[in-house]
Amino acid sequence: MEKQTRTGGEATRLALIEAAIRLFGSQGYDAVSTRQIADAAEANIGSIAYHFGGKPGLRLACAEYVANRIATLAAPAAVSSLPAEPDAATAMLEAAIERFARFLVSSRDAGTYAAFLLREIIQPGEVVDYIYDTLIGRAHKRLCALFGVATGLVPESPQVKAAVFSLLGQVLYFRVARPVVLKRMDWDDIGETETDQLVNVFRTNVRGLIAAHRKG
Amino acid sequence: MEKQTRTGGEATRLALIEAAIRLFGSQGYDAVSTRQIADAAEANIGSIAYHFGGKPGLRLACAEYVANRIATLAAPAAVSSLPAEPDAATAMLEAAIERFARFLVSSRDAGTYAAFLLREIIQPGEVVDYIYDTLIGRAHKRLCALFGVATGLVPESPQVKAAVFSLLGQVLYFRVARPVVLKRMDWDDIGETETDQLVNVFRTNVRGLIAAHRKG
DNA sequence: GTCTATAGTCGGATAGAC
DNA sequence: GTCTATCCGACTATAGAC
Repeated sequence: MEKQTRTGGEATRLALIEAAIRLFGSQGYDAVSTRQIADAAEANIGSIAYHFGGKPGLRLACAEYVANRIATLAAPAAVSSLPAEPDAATAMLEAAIERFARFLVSSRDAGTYAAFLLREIIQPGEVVDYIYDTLIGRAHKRLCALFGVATGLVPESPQVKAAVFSLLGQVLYFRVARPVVLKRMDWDDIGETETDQLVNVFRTNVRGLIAAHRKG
Repeated sequence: MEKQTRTGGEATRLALIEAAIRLFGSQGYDAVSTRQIADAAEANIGSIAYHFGGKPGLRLACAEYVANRIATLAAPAAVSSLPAEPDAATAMLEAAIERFARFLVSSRDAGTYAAFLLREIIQPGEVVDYIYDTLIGRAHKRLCALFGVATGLVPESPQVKAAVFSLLGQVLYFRVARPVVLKRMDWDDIGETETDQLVNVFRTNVRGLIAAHRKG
């Protein structure tokens, strides 16, 4: 892969991917036309065929791009080693959920990426496989390990796996059903204040879940 | 509205709606063609224009149908009055979440309806407004009331609203991200056994959340 | 109410000039 | 690598026979 990030082909390639992620995320793959994408990227229609072979190729390129971006942003979290003490594990889980929540709910880029990923995750496909292998699977496994230490349960047991999905799911909900949440909360937007409120609830939830599942 | 549920127009009308819900839910509104729907309903293409004016009209009719069906199915739950004791409220919350989970995860019809609703909820639109007003808003409010009794918190406070969304969100996750869950759990499907396992986790989660949020 | 034929639109892909 | 012109296919919607 030759590098020429500034000018020429690579620039329009990126512009196309970023425009496509935004449009696919907000309207869905089928609802977006290649012309729309080219316009938004200020590129030519032909360039999509040139760079990606066609619309499906562009979709895959978007998935790779998003997966890499998120992996990069989330990388620091994956490095640290597993603690031995339940309290330490609980604290790390809380912190992880907070990071996830802040990333998902308030970061602007993340909103775009999340919308794109969500659309893909809803139904099976090769994009989902790719994302699962590079992102979700690993992250979930690591959180299960933490949950195992925190509760004394077997990390790879169905119970732990499901509980961890519950923790992630509640956070995701506020992104998926954002319109509904805003309406019910009487919020115009989820800004700093609102995010802090939500994070507090999530943290309490994490502690509650761990306590409820704890062995003995 | 004239009734002739057995034969003629009303029958094909229903067939069209039911086929459309299934297809819209699994593939998305834009990805489905009116021909596909007509074929699946064993009806003629022209009948869509006749009964609903066009594809958008059919979409709205689907939303109304789903909202009414779910409202009917969930009606028994909404009748009972508010308990005074925290323990009773907790038990009712647990039961409500279990009902919701069984409905959402295992019931076949619900799976279809849920998939359709999810697609609509992701992005704002008049369908979402309708569904919020007839379904989600009321149900959420009632659950908040129960949560308030169970914890001693103010039912309409942001904290309670968010906590209740968390409870619902975790359940919804297993529907939204079903492909991911199946992969990670190493399940082929979410049958009776699997649903029971999940319900147990949800029940534990409810108790944990209430305990963690409880005042004093 | 049902069905067919057709008009009109739009989208993806391609070929080829630059 | 970029851009234009164009083809082909698929779709929705409409009009009208039955």
